[in-house]
Amino acid sequence: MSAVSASTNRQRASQRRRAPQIIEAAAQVFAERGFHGATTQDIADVLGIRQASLYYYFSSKEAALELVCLRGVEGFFEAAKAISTGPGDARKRLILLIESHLSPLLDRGNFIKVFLNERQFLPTESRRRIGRWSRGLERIFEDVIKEGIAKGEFRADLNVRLVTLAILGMCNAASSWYGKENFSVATLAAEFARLVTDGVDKRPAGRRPSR
Amino acid sequence: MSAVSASTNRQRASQRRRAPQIIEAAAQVFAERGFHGATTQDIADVLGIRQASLYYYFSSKEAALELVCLRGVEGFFEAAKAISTGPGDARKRLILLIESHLSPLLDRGNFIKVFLNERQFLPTESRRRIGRWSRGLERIFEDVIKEGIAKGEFRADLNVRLVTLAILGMCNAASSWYGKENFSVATLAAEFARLVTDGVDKRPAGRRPSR
DNA sequence: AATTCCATCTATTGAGCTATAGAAAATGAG
DNA sequence: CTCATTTTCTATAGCTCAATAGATGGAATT
Repeated sequence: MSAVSASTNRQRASQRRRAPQIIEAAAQVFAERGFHGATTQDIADVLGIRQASLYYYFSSKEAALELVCLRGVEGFFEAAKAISTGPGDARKRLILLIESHLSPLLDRGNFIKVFLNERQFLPTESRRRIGRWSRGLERIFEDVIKEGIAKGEFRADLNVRLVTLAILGMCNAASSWYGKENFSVATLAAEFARLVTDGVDKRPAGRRPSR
Repeated sequence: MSAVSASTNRQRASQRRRAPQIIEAAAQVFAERGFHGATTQDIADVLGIRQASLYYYFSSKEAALELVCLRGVEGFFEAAKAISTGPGDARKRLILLIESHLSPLLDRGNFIKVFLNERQFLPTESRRRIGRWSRGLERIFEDVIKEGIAKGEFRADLNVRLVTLAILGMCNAASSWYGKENFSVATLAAEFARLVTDGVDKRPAGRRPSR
């Protein structure tokens, strides 16, 4: 390997030292003000450095958005896939899917918020890539719901697509108020899962399917 | 009445002639690109007029956002209030609340989308006003749910606040995909209402409370 | 026909923003 | 302590955009 590429490698490694903080600041600012409402100056202010210094870490504001969105989605698909192909009946797996979809709110709230609200402003190619990713995740939910219907665990008259969109909408909305409301992710996940499986209606005791 | 105020009245009346189209165009553009991503030039292009001509109809871009948001929320509260104080058991009224919350998607989708996603960029005062309005609407849902619990229609272990946020999140999310997905508002409302009351779980026939 | 009013236009100002160039400071290895 | 490399800085170019000022032409009013 030539001296040039050795130097390049070293450079990348050191950039990575502070890079996480930079992206975190970008996530925070994009989450608060939106991509177009945020300025690179705002990001620099959070870090206590000069606006132009940011360009040592990313080549454009759009590139920063891309990095934030990538961390926003990272892991979701893999975790969901593992659950959907894992053990348990469809009902149990749907509950796990909901919990797993909510849990990253805890430590990556800003990234997820930015992904949900600002991904539309990504450059065409990465927007498409993330679109495909997103449809893949929906597909996982749909498949588990279909299986639940086929096995007689879920109502046969469910509209699979609509139920999926309802569940994801419900979960994703949490990113907008989680932190303002006083709920732990665990409480949130438990309540949402129970709502999805059982609904709000009370029904005679001892008549629910065993869990 | 003086000549001056007669003239003022006439002016206002004529402004109103085209004003609805102007606001509609603003709603469309804000919905597509977001408030900060949209330019006044974009709005003018939709209307086929010059950018500066818009300022005959509103005094600033922010003022345009305010007009769009106002039309976005208009009617929601009144309709919900009427339902919550109207006839029927809590269950029936909750279903009506969901339907009523979804139905404006049909003819005011862009306004609602802008209200949901861009209201954070309103000037302080109107943002606060809309915040109070919003909490009022949540309160209506919460009260109906509480009543349902008190009367034994709903599960006693419901977390009222979380269930409210879940329902509203689910409904509001529809604004982002309604139009891309092939569902009528009626189908949507029926499926969402059923999901909220009954959940996805199948349970033995003939054991559900009568409706 | 003259006058007033409405709606839109042209032209422009001034502010704010992204991104680049190149200098300077900090870091760290030998 | 020296030198190479990494990181941050200053300065600014170049662009886009919201908003204002004042002109214009057509419609309505008298």
